[in-house]
Amino acid sequence: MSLKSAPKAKSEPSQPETASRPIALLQWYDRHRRRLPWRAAPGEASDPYCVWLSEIMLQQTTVKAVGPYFEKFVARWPDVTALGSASLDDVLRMWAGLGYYSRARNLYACAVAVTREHGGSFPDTEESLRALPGIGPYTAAAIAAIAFDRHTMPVDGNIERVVSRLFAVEEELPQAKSLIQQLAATLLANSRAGDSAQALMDLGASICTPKKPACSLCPFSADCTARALGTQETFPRKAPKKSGTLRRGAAFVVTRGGELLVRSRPEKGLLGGMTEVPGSDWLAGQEDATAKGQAPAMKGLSRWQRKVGVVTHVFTHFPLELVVYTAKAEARTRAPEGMRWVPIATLSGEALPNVMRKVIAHALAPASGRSS
DNA sequence: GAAACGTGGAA
DNA sequence: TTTCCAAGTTT
Repeated sequence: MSLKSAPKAKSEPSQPETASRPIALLQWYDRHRRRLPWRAAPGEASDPYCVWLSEIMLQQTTVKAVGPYFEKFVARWPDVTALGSASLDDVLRMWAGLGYYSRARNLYACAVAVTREHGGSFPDTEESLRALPGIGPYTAAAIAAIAFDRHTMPVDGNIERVVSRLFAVEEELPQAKSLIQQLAATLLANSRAGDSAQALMDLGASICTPKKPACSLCPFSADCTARALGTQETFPRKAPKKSGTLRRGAAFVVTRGGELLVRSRPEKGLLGGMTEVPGSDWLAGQEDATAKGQAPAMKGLSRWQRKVGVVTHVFTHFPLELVVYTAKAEARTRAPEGMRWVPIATLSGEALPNVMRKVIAHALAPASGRSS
């Protein structure tokens, strides 16, 4: 640790000691840091692979959701080279359920690039990291700071919140990003850049929360402009986001004994490359009849049974409502072009996004009602 | 710069 | 129930 000796505390007026913020932050961190599966123990060196893998998984995703996925990945692929030698399908299957599936493709592409172009070791500068797939400005800075102790401050949603409150930044996001970046950099200690960043993230996650921040426990409590104003919860400023129009569609669940008819979605776009049951387009204002018209044309099929109720799912940019039709296929019925049969028993290992798991659960459940 | 891109949990 | 959001990146 390179903490300076405590500032002479004598009869200083209680003016914030700006220069000591990074020190106060690290002191708080040393007492209150979270234990996380991907985090090195105090004094231990970080594993760049673990740092990278966790950072990718944590993009727009909660610590709680990431935990099991991180453990699964590390157990199966202990290092970048192992991951780079896997198949994309295996990676997508392991990622299924975590969301934002382009991350899984980029994760794999990045592992391949590190393996083949960097000899299996992550590059250690922000710029070279930034050039890798799936690594943007935040993640490049985070890896550089946490794994390689580079003097840089990554700015994520937590840090935006802490900093915008500490300095009462009135400008709205995302326009305020540049200003917040500059202000956040003033909180970097001369050494321990990675700890400075993680300290700010922990502070944002556990103390300086979006709602009801625990200001009394904050190392910056006496120093925080928003807190002094009593306006903590109003930061960061941002424009309200719009919800998106409801889209409707139909899903077709065809079984052949203990097997289910599935196909893969196009590699680009929503749920790219993931497995799905055949279905109609998902369109705003679409009628059920229109959607049903897009059922797969197959011989040897029973009548379509419309399941009572609908499956609803909410994506980031639109809500979706799916009606579900089921049908049974005779033994040895061929799967239509581009589709395949998979055993229902092995569905848990498929690259099925959660919306499709809902559809299948709804279709296979005894007649009842809705599903959410 | 705006829009696309998943999911589940908390208030 | 509804709204907001969680360690952002890509196009």
